[in-house]
Amino acid sequence: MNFVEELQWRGMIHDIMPGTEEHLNKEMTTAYVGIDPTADSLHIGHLVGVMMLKHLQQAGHRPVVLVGGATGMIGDPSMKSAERNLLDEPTLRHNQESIKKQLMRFLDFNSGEANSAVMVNNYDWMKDFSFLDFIRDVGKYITVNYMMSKDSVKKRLSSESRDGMSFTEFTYQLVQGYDYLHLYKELDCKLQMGGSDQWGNITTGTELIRKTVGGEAYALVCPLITKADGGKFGKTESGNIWLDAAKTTPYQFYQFWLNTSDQDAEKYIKIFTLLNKQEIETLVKEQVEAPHLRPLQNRLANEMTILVHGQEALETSIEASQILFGRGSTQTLKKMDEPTFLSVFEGVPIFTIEKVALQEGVNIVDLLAEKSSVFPSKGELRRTIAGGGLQLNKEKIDNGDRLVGMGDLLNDKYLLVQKGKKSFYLLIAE
RNA sequence: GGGGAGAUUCCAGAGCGGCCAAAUGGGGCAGACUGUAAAUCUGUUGUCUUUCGACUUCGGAGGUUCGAAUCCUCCUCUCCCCA
Repeated sequence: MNFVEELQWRGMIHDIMPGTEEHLNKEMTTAYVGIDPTADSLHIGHLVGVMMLKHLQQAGHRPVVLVGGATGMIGDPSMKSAERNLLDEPTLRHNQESIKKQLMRFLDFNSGEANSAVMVNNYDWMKDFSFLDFIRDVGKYITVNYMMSKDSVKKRLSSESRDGMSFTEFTYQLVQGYDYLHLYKELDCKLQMGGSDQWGNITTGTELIRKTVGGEAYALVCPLITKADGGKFGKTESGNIWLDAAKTTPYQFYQFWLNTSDQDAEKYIKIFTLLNKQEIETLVKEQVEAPHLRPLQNRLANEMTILVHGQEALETSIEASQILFGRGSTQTLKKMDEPTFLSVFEGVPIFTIEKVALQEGVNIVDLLAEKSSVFPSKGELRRTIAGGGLQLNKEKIDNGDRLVGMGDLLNDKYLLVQKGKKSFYLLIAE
């Protein structure tokens, strides 16, 4: 199975330029994906592009990761409906380093082979490019008419858009197009990949290559990852799902994948894991036969957690999940020794309170909304209690007057607060 | 430079000077049902208060008025059209 076929059955091809597959079959091809260094960690939205590069490398081609130091300073109009904040250079450099470390879990940068992965930063060649040089050497080849016909631009110029588009943003596709030209010349890069929203930007690049050096370059984009319910992929109420354990704990990461809806699970497992076609088909069959066991979600969560955080983190996450969602009760919680307890609740938001306050017993509303900030307001807490959504140490609280005292402490130190089904908070009395 | 439209709560978007903490939809949160899924139904969604109620909010600053999201003045910002 070649690279294109591989992506095909995984549902990772949205659009591909004619001739791309032929070229890939003909020779080892260098291809790149751009990543914006807007943060010092990748989030799971980035993984689609990363997985494309992974498959590419496995097929014997050379992956290039382009960190958009320059383009990240501009902001891609197709990404957002509004103008973006600009980043400064030290931040960009720091972010690039962190991102590379994460990418090394996926791509081989030091294989010594011809298809060893490469990372470049377009800031390096854009920073000294003068405005005059740019408009003469690049701008000259592309007409404004062509640029305006791109969807990303049209959308922003239409009257539905609430904001205008700055010249800076308008220029974005030219800068990205020039990146492609630069890599074409320097690294013999003949393929650019990305999300389908990048199609317009990528084709500006191929157009530029054709017009300036008469070269042939290709494009391949994957569909935008969506959720069946129309929500945005990779977001939870607390924001992005990051690869960095400090931003998103392994437990939360694991839970994210486990919570995937049935409709999405098959799609995600194809895109994000390296399981082969047969393995996935088997899992799908199991899912149909025993949907309550959720074989797809379980496998997906396992694979992803191992890939990003390692085996040990996976085991802790599973253990924590079983205690929190399984038949955990006040008794099981009390029986746990402290190290186990702490490892299970690693990553759960922690609040500290004064132990003294508990000696006389304290009203639960005051405890959670005043003595600690588990809840932002008393009103919200009362509503949650009234709706039966609050548990203390796995025991339902149905009265806002409930007094919490020393006897409620687990291991003489902890209180486990649960809001709804999935949100846990840990109180430490000191 | 000229003309027009606009800024309301998480978002979108209503809002005769009092009945406006502000319609409606979306989103969020919670409950029921379930499989930590989806769909559906219910509740809730400024702060404080057990209740009554009190207080702070409608771009900013002033003003008119017994009373302002609503009227007036100035300012800031945004969009559109013409030149």
